[in-house]
Amino acid sequence: MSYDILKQNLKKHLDLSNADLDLICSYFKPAGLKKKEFLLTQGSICKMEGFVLDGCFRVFTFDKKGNENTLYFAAKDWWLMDIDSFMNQTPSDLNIQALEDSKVLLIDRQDKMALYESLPIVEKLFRIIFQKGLVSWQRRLVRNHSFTSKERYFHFIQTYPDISSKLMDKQIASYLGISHEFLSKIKKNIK
Amino acid sequence: MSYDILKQNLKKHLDLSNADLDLICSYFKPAGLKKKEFLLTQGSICKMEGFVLDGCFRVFTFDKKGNENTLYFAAKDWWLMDIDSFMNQTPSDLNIQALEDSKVLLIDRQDKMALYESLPIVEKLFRIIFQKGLVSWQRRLVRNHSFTSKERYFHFIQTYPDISSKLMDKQIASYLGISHEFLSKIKKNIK
DNA sequence: TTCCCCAGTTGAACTTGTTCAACTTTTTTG
DNA sequence: CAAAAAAGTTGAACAAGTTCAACTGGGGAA
Repeated sequence: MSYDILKQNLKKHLDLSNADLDLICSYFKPAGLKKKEFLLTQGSICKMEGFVLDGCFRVFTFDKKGNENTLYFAAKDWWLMDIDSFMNQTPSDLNIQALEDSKVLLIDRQDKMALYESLPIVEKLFRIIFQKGLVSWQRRLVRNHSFTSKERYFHFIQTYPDISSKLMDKQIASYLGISHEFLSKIKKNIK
Repeated sequence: MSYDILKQNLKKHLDLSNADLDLICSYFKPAGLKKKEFLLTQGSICKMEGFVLDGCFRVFTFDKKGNENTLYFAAKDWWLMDIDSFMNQTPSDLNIQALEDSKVLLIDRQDKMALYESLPIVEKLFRIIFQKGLVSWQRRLVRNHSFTSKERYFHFIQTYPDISSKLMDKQIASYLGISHEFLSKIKKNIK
């Protein structure tokens, strides 16, 4: 059953009863995306929050200079969202694109709100999820400041071997915040 | 009454009754810190989560190379915490130091947990606070990747004129992720 | 299968930012 | 107030990273 991955994910954060897990899952609808298809494009309003069952996504933004900037990748067992656009129904700064044929569970804003209302423990659940997320964004910023590009590259491929093996160097470079040419030179330097 | 600043802050995030606000406030204890005093030092366990009433703090970490890395500054109306160390009672990576004589409201872990228990709406409140926090950390990362140092400097002093005017250039540089010599050159270049 | 496109590589010139050291200015403290 | 310490400035040499352009090679689509 595909909801098991979601249930396992939720249980990592908080001890939930089976009844609660079932109720939470009932709000999420399965969907499939083809390679290169977008779940969200910059400028539009984020309708859906997602959880990845299979495949891989890239969350990125185009800055003023037209450069792509990758915020994160989301493979199996990762959450996928533009919190800001989803919660406030404002135009999104982000693009979310499938890097391969993928399966997700989606919940729209109305259902997310209904879920918060109907099951207060979900507030705690997402309080914890966002709390952990915040910590990892803080850590990433510190790494960006204190590590060299080479160190960041190794940290990334060692921390996420499963994800990084699916990615093109161009995409990894845009995650690390360096040009793909320079990443190529980093890799050459190693050998 | 000093709790008013906290109440105003909480109301920005969520519409709370006066009774709820009073109950929340009752868990927070006022404290004062002298300039240069530490609320938390790297390696120790974070006992307290704080809300700044007056003064200014710097949250920073020493990396492996011994360089200081500033995560953020917290002046009046800002939250002050090492979420990771506070929640998991693990040794902290962060230092929190008063940059001037300051006043804060503090809550310890036991009371925070008790507050979550006794008033479920506090879960929603911090779900929203952390959610917003996460968004601003994401945005900061994108700025770090897409802005030049000069642009980041201007963004910072324009976004936080009140805070940046209190800071030494050395501290601003460590927030921006550049050397203080280079910041000096950026400023020279402007004139 | 062929063609073409796109990812990746490489080099050269350039820009951005660092490091170190010397110096000036401001702040702290005895 | 004087001395010392810390903050800021500047220059020169260096390292890190970008940009542009040319080339290589592999995978997907017709």
